This record gives sequence, structure tokens and C-alpha cells, in this order.
Amino acid sequence: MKKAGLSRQAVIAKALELVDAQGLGALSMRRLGKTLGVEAMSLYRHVRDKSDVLDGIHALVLQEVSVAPSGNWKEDLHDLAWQLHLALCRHPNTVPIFATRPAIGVGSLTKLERALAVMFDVGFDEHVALACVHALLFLVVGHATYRHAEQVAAADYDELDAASHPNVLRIAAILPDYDADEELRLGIDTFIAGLATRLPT
Amino acid sequence: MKKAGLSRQAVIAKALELVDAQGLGALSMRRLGKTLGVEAMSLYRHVRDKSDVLDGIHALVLQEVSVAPSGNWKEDLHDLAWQLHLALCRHPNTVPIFATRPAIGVGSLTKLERALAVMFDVGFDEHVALACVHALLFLVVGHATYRHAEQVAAADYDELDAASHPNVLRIAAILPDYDADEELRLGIDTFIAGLATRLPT
DNA sequence: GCCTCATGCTTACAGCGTAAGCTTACATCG
DNA sequence: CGATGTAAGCTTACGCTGTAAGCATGAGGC
Repeated sequence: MKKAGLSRQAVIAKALELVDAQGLGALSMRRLGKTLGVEAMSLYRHVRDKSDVLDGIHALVLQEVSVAPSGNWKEDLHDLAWQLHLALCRHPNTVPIFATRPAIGVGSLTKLERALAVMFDVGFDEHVALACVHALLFLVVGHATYRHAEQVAAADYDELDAASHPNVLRIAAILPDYDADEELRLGIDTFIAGLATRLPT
Repeated sequence: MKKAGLSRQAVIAKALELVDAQGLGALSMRRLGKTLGVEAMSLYRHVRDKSDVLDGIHALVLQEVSVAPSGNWKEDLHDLAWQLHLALCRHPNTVPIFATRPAIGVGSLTKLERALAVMFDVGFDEHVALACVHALLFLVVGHATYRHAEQVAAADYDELDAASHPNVLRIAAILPDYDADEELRLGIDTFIAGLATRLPT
């Protein structure tokens, strides 16, 4: 059986599976080959190089984002961002891939078609629309990076001089109640509220 | 001369220099050692491991951000974000480090002391203040990642179906005029405008 | 003068991405 | 049917990586 045991799709799907299960650090061409029952070099028939695999994973996860515009631009933008957030929560180990890649390629832009339509309808111009989509993306991905990093040791704050940094300590004090989802929602909504102030006439 | 030729500071400073000059990919312990006139393993006397070097670079660049609060919270927040932006422009090769690290450690928080003071003064609570600082950080770092990535080939847009994606093409059409600085400013200001709508009373 | 200890060096290992070339087995066509 | 072309997978190899373990050296304190 020498033919068609593999395919770019199969390779990338397995790569995502591997990353989900074992972390991004566990993704090596040799290991990926092994889980596919194949030698590492065989993968190169289907994939340009490792960064091509990462690109594939990126696209695959992005594909899980589905938007069904309602016509209310605020809700639609919020929904777009939140869908991405949910996809990243399903694949937390892929977050560094998103964080180091310019998130908007042609592939992903097609998702935005309807979201853009809604924005154009209410009168935003191209520059604002682009900036807005970018900003929401950055917000979500940055948030995911922060969230899925090893815990920032709250204990570190103890060594901070209380007298000279009272405000930082006020922040430290609320960390036990910190709700990541809530913060993201707040960030997204704040940005959208800002956008509303830019609505033409 | 066996003593004190090196130090954590010296190692990390040289590492940043190397990254600035040759890119993040060129930073290896052996190469870093070489530019310091030392074998790779010697570095481990001063540095826990490579990620410790990256942490050091992160902190070093962050140290370039200097804020002098004016008392106008909007200006101060904008300035904070913009200072970070400028620092990243000075060290574009370090952007991936920022993108994959939860940007707020105790070290960097001290910078925020005065910015937080201004926010607390105008009545924002801790949750909003934290979310705000995070969001501005994500905006700037995300923007930098996008900006310093290899150019998204504008030609790619040609293969897009014009009929089914008119709005994406509207965006593609303005890409030649795209002004990255302007977009970042727009993103920051939009977010701050949104914050203003959250001002208590 | 000797001991201690920090510093830097040497060697070594397991792993990485991937270039080059080989083998195998199927598809096609005469 | 057999020959041929070609795509899939395999083998080997190279130069690189981070870093564990242990050694050599030389300055500072007694």
C-alpha cells in the first residue's frame, strides 16, 4: 500500500489532534509521522515544511468559527469575537500559533464577508472596518495567551512594596475573584461601545 | 580571568543585541556564547535556561517604556500604549516574545502604578482598570505581530471570487493606502472612547 | 600555603528540521 | 501481457538545538 495512505488534510488533522492532546512542544515531524504510522520524511510529500503544518492547524481551527449575522452589528461583532474565543478554548494549545501569525489571511477573510457587510451597512468605512476586525482578533488572541499561560504566581505580589505601589496592590487584591470570561466580554464590549461613538451621523 | 566576566545582565543585554541584529531565530545558546567570547554552557551559570533569557529580553524591552502621567486619563492611557508600541518598533524581532508571554508580570506592573492611579481617580473599579490595561497591551502587541510579519501577499486577493466576497474585496482595495500607525491609533482611541462610556456617573 | 567556591570549559546525549537519493507498487498504455 | 512513468514512502545523513554531568582553574579568605 504505497498510494494515498496520506494527504495534506490527514497530516494536518492528525497534527491538530497531537497538539490538542500533548501540547505544541510535542509536535515534531518524527512524532507526527509515528502517530500516522509513517516515517518523518514521508510527510514532506504532503506538506511543504513544519510551518506549513502550523499554517494548516491555524486554518483548521479558524474553520470552526461560524458566524450567522443577525443584522445587529454590535451583536454580530461580539459574536464573531466570541466564536473565535470558543474555538481557542477548544484548542488551547494552538494559541501560540495564533499569537505569532498575522491572523488575517485570505482563507479567514471569507468568514468576515458578512460581518463586513453589516459594518458597511451602518456606514463605517473600510479603514475602520479593517481596524475593528483586527482589534477584536488581537483582543481575543491576547486574552487567550494570557489565560492559558502558566498561572502568574499571585504570591509574587507579596514582595511588592506596599507604600510605593498601592494601586497595583489594589489590583492584586481582586485577583482571587478574577473571571477571565468576564474580562474578555468587558474588553470586547468596551471596544464595540467605542466603535458606536464613531458611527457616522 | 575566570571571575565576573559575565553576569545575567550582560548575557541578556547581549542576547537582545543579537536578536535585534540577526532575528529571534539566530538566538541560540552557542551563538550567544560566541558573541560573548564564551562557551555555551558557561551561560548557564548566569541564566536558568533559554526561556529565562527570553524573559530577560522581555523585561529589558519593557523597561524602555516610560510613562509620565499628565492627569488626563485618556491621554495617559493612549501614551502608555503608544510607548509600548514605540519600544516594539525599536525591537521588532522581539515581538514574538511578547506575543507568547502573558505580558503582565510583577516587574512590568510597577510601570502601571501611576496609570492605574489616574484610572482609579476618575472612578473606574479594579476589574475595569485591569481589563483596560490588558486590552491595550493586546491591541499593541497584536498589531506589532501583524505589522512585522512577512507581507500578506496582496496578490492573494486576486483569486477571491468577486461576486461572493464583495466586502472583502472592498477591504483589499484600500490595502495600498493602509497606514499601520493610523490603524493602531484608531484602535487605541476607539477602545478609550468605549471606556469613556463606562465612566461612573 | 591551603581550602573553598564561583566561574568557565569539555564532553556527551537525545532530539530537531530537512536535503538527497533509493525503493516500491500502482496506473497507464503499447 | 509486459514495459514504463510516476508518486508515495523509506533510508541515510548533516548540521543544528538545549542542556545534563563532571572537570579545570584561579581568586579570596584563613
